Amino acid sequence: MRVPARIFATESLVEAIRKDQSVQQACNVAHLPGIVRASLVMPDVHEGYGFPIGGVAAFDLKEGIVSPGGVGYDINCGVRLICTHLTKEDLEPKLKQLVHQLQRDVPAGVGSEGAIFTLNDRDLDEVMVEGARWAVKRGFGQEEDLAFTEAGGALPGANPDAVSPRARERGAPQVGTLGSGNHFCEIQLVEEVFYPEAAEAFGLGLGQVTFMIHCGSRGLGYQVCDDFLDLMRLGAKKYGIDLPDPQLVSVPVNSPEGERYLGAMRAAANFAWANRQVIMALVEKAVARVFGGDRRTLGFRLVYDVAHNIAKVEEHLVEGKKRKVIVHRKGATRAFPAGHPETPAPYREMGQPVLIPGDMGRASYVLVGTEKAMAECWGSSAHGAGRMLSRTAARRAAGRRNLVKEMGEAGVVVAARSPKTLAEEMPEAYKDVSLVVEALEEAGLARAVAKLRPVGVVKG
DNA sequence: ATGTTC
Repeated sequence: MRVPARIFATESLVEAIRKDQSVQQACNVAHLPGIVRASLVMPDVHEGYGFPIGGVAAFDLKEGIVSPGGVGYDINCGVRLICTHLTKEDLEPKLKQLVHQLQRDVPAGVGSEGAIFTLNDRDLDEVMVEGARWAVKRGFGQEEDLAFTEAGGALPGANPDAVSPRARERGAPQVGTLGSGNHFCEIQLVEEVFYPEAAEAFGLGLGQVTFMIHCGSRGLGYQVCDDFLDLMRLGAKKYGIDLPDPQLVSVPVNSPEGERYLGAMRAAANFAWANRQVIMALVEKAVARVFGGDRRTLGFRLVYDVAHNIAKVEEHLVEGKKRKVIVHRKGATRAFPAGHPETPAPYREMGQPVLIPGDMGRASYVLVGTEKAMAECWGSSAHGAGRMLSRTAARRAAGRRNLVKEMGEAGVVVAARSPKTLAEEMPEAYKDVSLVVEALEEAGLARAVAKLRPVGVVKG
């Protein structure tokens, strides 16, 4: 190992972490050329393709590498949180109607398409360069949303020409679709506030209704990852990179292959931001249809949108000196502290919102980034609850249970297209997200702002 | 996560 692997977790979580290969994977990452400081592991870590999910690793721009496995298959999988002025009392009589309206308006499921229209090549190029701004230009949401989206909803340096025809073909009909697996659109209530000043700045008050969207770059990002894993299998050999695990395929970040991957990854990331921007507009339409009024009267506003599968060139302080590195966050959320120029102006005194979705039965959390996260983890934090059961184990454990009925009795209205997906995503399949939040706070990597309780869920 | 194995 060139650097240590560093695990941030509490004792109860370490027990879960030891059950899979995630620690070994974090150690493998520490072997890669140009890794700076440490291979970092967040408390919600679990096993992934090569790199663990819940891992953060930064590499030198000259001697370092870039690796598709360090970003993940779902490029710019991320979370978008929307607040409203609606209250628990407003919601109660209309909850079922709203869930069904959302299910009608937001396409979900494997291979889902048709939210807007199948994009032609020119439009798709624009989506991949402009990201969320493309959607706003086409009438999906407002200019103001962009300021509350990480990176303004588009990374510069996207190269649509590096995205294969097959990836384009898969992405063209999928802008504005949720997908499947752990992706969702939830109706939530602000159940607890831990840090009132930050909650107020973010627009989150007790009993308020929020909407959370969790999804990524759909088939387009998947195909980009797959294409470059293939291409880099040759590249790793060509550049003589020693890999402790073949799944860590990497090339020098400054090689033609590295540049090309980054161009394609940024294009896919921008596609994902456009996707979440369109979905937000579909949610807005559904909410307005059920409650009447418009964005302004509903207080419908973007709190924040974060990526949790991405690689970014960032400037950080290393041994007292400013240095640019390429930070791979795979199942890890950016968590910049107060005062950082990339934090939206209205939040600057608090820090960047960190959105951590939990399972559909328990809770999701809003936290805020800290100086310690910046100093020790490249401004990063955890991204979710972390699986406890594999998809197969979860399906087996669910057996013939009627999860829609069970969730309903527990106060959560669920509309899922696939019972199989629902079984894989049942609450028991996940660790308690509260334990992850507790570990983050104890480690000082984020500060809890508010707890959100799901009351309506739309899934693929 | 993924037109869930071109």
